[in-house]
Amino acid sequence: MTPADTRERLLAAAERHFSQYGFAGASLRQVTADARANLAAVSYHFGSKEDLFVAVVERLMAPINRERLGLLDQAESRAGAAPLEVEALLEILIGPVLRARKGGGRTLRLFARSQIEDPALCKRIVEGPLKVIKPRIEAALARALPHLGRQELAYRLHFTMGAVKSVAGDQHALRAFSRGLCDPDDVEGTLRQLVAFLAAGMRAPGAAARRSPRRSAAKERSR
Amino acid sequence: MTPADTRERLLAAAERHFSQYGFAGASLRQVTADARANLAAVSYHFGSKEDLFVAVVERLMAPINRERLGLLDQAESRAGAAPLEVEALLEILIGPVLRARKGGGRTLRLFARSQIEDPALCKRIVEGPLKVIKPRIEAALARALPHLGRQELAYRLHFTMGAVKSVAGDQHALRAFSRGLCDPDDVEGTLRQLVAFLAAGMRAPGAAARRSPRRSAAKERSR
DNA sequence: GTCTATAAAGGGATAGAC
DNA sequence: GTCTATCCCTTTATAGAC
Repeated sequence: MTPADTRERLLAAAERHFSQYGFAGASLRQVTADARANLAAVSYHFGSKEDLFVAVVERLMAPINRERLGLLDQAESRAGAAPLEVEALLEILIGPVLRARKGGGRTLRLFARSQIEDPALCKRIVEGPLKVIKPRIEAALARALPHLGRQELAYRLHFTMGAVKSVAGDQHALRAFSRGLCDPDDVEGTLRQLVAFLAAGMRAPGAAARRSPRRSAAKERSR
Repeated sequence: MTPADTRERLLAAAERHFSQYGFAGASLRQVTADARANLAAVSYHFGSKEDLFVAVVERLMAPINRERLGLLDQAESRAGAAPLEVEALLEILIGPVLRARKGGGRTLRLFARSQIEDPALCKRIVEGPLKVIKPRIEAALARALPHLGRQELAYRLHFTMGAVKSVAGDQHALRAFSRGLCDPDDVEGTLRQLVAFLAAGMRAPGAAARRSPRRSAAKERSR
């Protein structure tokens, strides 16, 4: 126990408790007990419960987003001027999350919670860990899917993240809903299923094509 | 104020508070104050906070599931022996939820929360309001998508519900993530986007086809 | 940096009068 | 059915000793 790895132990324990019980449901007493630290250590190291939560999410997302950015840079430089494949982009978006510790369970649960819990908390997450990666992914997807309008792409990206989060909603929800057929611990299998499903959804014709197949894509793209 | 519409007012207030603050985050004191009822009324009418939560979810889901069952019966009797279209099935699955009060926001948020909060709570919901409707939808989808194995269908149905829940995750998440492009209050527009996206995902080739296009579908279906 | 002790507030549940 | 009053527990946060 080096000095002030108390901070690390607090983060690790908070990660467990917040992802399992949510922000309101987790108590600092339990967190500090689990971290073998003192209750007052939270105030000292982080300031408040909310600050601790944000620190946990940031610590969890930082390496994932670094990996995503690296893969994106790599793929784009390999592709040169050509747009990337949708499947490749989805892999880059989803793979690093799912492959994170425990199949990304805690990461995704925490992320899902940060969106559904207090809006203020949500805002801090969106403006923090997501600030840089989201526009990059969005731009790459727009190039890969020129048939989609901006609104349509936004919808589909949102649906995509919803589907991804669903695999970690409850630790046992996927297993229970599928009556044992699906194994959320099978990260690679789940990832293949997700990518196949979402890539097809992304490639679906846009609204313009659905309403009148002959309309030029230019108008739709500007929506 | 007829006698014991206190019960109704409690349910309505609890619906607001639970959907906004979650199970742990909502307090019975605030709920009862909002319902202009006495704190002790919760114990009298429902028993406990958890029982109140379950009652709220049941009250919210019952009419939705009734509508789904009605639409399913209708569609199936019209179709006779033929399987239903995927789009029609998705409309039946999703339409009634989204069209519920406030674009289904509270319903979906509460449903999402029941899955992510305490697993015990989740279990009570899954075994209650979902008991009858889920197998029906699943069976109809299996007929509509004979190219999918049981595992694959289970995955995709799970992803589907994740995408649906995502439109209500945070009241403003969709709007914020899309920087105003998507309007979650535009129920019919959101529904069209969801159905188009999800139907394409559902129709995507199965794993058997992806691995070896010539393999018969029979083996895959039995997975 | 870490601790104890405590402040100050809020939680769910319930007994018992009406 | 509804109310008051209260029990008993837990919460976050902080002051101040070490």
